Amino acid sequence: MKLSKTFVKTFREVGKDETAKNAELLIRAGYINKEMAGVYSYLPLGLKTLKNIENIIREELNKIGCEEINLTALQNPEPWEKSGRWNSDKMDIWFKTELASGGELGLAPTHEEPITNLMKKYISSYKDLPIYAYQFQTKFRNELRAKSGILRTREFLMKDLYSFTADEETHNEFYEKATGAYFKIYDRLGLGDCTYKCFASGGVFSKYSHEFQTFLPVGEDTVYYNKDKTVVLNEEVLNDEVLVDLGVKREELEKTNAAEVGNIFTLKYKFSEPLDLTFNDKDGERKTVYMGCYGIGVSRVMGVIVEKYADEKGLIWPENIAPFKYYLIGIGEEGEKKALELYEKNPENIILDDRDLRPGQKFADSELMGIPYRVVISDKTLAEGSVEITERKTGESKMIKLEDLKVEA
RNA sequence: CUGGGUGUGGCGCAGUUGGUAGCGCGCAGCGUUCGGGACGCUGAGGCCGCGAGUUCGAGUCUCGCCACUCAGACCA
Repeated sequence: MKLSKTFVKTFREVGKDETAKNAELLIRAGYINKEMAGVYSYLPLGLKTLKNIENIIREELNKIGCEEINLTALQNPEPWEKSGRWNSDKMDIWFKTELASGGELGLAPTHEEPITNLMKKYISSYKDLPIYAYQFQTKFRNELRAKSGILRTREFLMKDLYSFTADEETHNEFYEKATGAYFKIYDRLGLGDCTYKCFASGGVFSKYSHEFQTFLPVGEDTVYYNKDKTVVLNEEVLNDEVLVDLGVKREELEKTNAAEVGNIFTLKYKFSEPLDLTFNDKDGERKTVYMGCYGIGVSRVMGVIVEKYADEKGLIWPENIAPFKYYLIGIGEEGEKKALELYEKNPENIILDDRDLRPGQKFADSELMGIPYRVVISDKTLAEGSVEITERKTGESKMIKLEDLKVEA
């Protein structure tokens, strides 16, 4: 990407209204724009970062046999009426609207009902099972208060996966696989060292669900953990019965703030029963499909990564998800020429700062944008046939020979 | 939803006792600069959140609404 050609700009300041570090930096660096409370647009850099996160999730889910689909945001009330969740008393975050012709419809806050309904058409025999389907979808939730930048918004990107199995055993096996995939995902996203599987409320249909909680001061959740962090539980399930279940004592638990970056849920027959999702088993018996669901808030994860890594100069992206790997600056006539040559070898991986600005501003922007490596080519470095490469994370610089810099993917 | 704060050029802000709307950044032009957000000159850009009211006159006073924001409550 050539900075002279993109419409994106950086800003030196942002209103004092925006107090969340993630939103402040992402706005200043030109990754996102705030449209209204809890509603953010993604600009070229932000979108690219989001897609990188999405791809990591996609790869890991595909590895465990999941299929990607894309359901609709507009919702027919019918299946929701069957599960009882169309009623705003039960689901108070609905955005509901009307068809011009008169009927009601809603903007999906989640997708259990529509996918269960969809599967009725494709599941009729045990031979059709198991099915593991997921999507990346915009969810709409009419939160009373949006806050913490992109950590809690009214419109957000979520990966939601649903499992359909013939029995509990198959489900449990998959549940473990999904857990493993989640840990790999968080590792690759750079959150592996501070993200834990956490016991949470299972709602009315199972004793527990699991959340993946990233320990973080700005996290909205409060979690308790034992010394070696083998047991982590959400404050909402902290009671004597649970402590016995998990084999821990209240005194040995520490407390911390955490951000929920994923959850996995055993749904059992919660949705398949009211929606009548059944199959014929081997023995000819009609049985109800066993279900699970597995979510990751993709845009929230992006915010969590910002919160974890950013410093006073700006964003810092792990290499895996950075929108570009190199931020290239040519100084002086010869430096600019060489920089352009280098850029053309792999524009997909490089931001070329070819704007007519002084070097200081370019350095500052490279840091604000959080690009992992800054490469400077100038008369000075060219005198010895080198470039200067600076790592954003550590701030360390070194000179390397021009021919040793491999910008190809 | 309850309680506080804030709405003024693209962004960040100031605006005294009511009297023709300002600053910084950014933007355009010219010149000097050019390895850490340079400088000089010139210039463009405003329904002062919206609606009523008081007044000869309202960014400023009164009332209502809306939005943003912080804290709380809420958040399978």
